[in-house]
Amino acid sequence: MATRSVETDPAKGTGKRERILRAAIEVFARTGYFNSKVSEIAKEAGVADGTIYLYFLGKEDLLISIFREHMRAYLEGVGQVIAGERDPQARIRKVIRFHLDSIGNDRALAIVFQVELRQSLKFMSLFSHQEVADYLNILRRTIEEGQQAGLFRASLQPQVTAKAVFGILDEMVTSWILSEKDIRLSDSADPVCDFVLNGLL
Amino acid sequence: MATRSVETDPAKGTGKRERILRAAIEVFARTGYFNSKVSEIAKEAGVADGTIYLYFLGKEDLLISIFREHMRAYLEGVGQVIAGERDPQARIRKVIRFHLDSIGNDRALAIVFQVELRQSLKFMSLFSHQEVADYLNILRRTIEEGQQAGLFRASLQPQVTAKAVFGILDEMVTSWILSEKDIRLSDSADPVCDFVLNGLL
Amino acid sequence: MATRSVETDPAKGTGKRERILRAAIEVFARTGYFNSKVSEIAKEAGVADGTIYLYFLGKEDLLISIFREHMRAYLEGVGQVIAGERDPQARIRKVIRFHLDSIGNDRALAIVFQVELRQSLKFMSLFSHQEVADYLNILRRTIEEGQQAGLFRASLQPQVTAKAVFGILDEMVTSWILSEKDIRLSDSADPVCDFVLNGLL
Amino acid sequence: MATRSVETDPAKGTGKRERILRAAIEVFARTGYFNSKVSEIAKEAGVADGTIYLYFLGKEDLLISIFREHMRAYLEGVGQVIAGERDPQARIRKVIRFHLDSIGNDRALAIVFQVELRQSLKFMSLFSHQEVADYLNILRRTIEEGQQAGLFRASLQPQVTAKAVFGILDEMVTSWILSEKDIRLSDSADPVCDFVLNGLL
DNA sequence: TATGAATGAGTATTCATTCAT
DNA sequence: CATGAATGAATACTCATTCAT
Repeated sequence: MATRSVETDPAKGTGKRERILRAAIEVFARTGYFNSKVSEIAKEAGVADGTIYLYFLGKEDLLISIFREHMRAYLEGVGQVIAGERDPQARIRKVIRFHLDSIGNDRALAIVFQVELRQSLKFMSLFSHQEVADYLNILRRTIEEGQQAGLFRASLQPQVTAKAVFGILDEMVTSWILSEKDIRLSDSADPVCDFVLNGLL
Repeated sequence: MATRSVETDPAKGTGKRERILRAAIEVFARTGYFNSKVSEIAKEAGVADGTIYLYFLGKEDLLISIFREHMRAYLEGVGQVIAGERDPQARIRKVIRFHLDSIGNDRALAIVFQVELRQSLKFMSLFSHQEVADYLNILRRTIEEGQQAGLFRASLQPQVTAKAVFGILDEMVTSWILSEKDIRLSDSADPVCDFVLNGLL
Repeated sequence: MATRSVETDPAKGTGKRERILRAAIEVFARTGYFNSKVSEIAKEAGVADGTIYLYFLGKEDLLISIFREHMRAYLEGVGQVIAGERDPQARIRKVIRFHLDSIGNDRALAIVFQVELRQSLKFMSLFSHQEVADYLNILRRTIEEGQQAGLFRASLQPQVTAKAVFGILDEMVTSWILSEKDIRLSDSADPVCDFVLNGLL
Repeated sequence: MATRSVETDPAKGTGKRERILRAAIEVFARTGYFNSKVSEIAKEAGVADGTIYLYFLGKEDLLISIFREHMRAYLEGVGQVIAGERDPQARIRKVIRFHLDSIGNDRALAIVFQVELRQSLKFMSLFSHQEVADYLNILRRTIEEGQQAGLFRASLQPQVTAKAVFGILDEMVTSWILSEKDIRLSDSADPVCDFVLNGLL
């Protein structure tokens, strides 16, 4: 958010790379990756078509760059959340809230993450191998720590449970994107926390 | 011409329609929807390119038909599972197991459902409006019945919780598709049931 | 010539391949290979752009096909000329005349052979490796036979001499293409024969 | 600004012009004219892309300049050879040797002359109108002088014969370029002279 | 003179769909 | 019903050239 508002003043300087990336997010979200035209992205960014190729390898590289750069920022944010909270239960709550708060702020970016990045097994694999795996590991370790502290049930399989939590959050985001109503994604944070911690029973 | 009225009864035919649909599943799963060629599907089905257009409106209609027809069969299956079990907790367990069993049997179909059908907001919306909504309603009503029976916690929001359960299952399937190991999807049924029913605590 | 006049009646049938090839010759000769647009060739051939790709692999394949097919026909013609004449001196005269007669009949094709096919070392190599080598071999063997018969000077190096004869003919063709006057290429046959047989002295 | 008038004298400079021209020869020979990138030439010359446009009008002007400047130097060389030898037969021998010696010394330049300059009728015409015509005139006059001196056969048509000699030399160069063996072009001088003077008989 | 970031015109090729047979 | 030859719209990317420093 902070960096975007700075970018809003494109008076002179460069920031061309960022403008292109933001334009790609908007166009991908609006039209879908396959239906998006590079020239449309260029127009939205206010640069010539060829300029995009000075900063990126091509259309696919735009999508990958969006993923990588926002995912890195997101992981850093999660890291800070974790660092500031040692209680496992509170950690889980804060990660859930951070997840829904972050994504709920940028609908176009959320669409790119939830829809466009899942176009093909190729992207899906990219999606899950490094960065998502890191995220799952954070969840898994938090669960393990909770178990070691005797707070979480010992019978839980940490890896499966971490995926389950991620799946819940992912579905909340998808559902929010598809709902046409003007609701806030973060509104689902409390019921999700309740369910994650206590289950149905 | 003369034979047309006889053939107009599509009850059985040569099974060409089914062969085309199956071929589409395989090719979409193998190559991805956008990269799949209609001619490739025709070759795999053993028919001429043009023949596909006698049974379907086009490439997109193939994808939609795959979704609709398998989803309908799936919903019927879930209906039978539900019908045979009145205890809410057992129902949840059986639905979870049925979900993972069904999808775990057909990897190509699973890929089409998890990856190819999420290509665009258009498909996603289609995906969620009718059939998935039906599925979520089944889950939601089961949760509500459990609450009314005093078995499930009253503080749960049934709609959010139903989505959460769906999200968990969806993530298990996605994770299974992306894992290259030869594991069975249904192996995750027990830990998922445990987590859904009891939560972390 | 004969086959072309048949093609002139494109009433129905196919002959689409030949029409495309002829159109390519005309367009390549007119505009140059690199500046020629595939769509221009399609228009000249009276087919859709895509149709060209049903018969050829692409633009480059058009050029190669023109070369191969006309060169094969030409080599067969030379073979018949050779077969009908056993006297080495007369053979040389007849080959020279055949070369200049054949090429002098089709200016556009001549341009493709003399100019467009020499665009790059790649084409040049293709040009010289198989078919042109065959042609040079015919000349070389004729020279050797003339030497064995005691008719041609024994001190000549057959390979170099064959190339020299080819070079003379090639230059006559190039010069004819570049001359804007309306002269006949075959007019140079007699002086060339005289020079080839007797030299300057 | 102040230095510009001083620099306007292009007499010497930093030799940048020559470096660019040499780089163009190497790159054109390596990659072919159409596939060569101006930026590649700039890199090879050690200058910025834009600098090339301070010395030349564009890519095409580079090719034309290469041709003109080397052709001029070559014609001066032939002029000296001619001037130093009054016997027509010896002149022919010396011109042939000079041609093959000069070109045999610079393979990259030879490729540009034999291949790249024959890309289009436009270049071909340029090629033949002024400078090549001068060269052919030198050959033709030498032949005519030989005829007037009673040394060369009177029945030869000087113009055609001059082209024939040029064609022989041109083919030797082309053949040398295409041969991958490490032979010297000047080795063909003696057999060529023999053939040119005496013919086949 | 020199730079090199930015421009934007230009095009081969693919492939979903049609329709004459 | 079935075929498959023909269609033609649609688009990412390259690179010669420019011009503000």
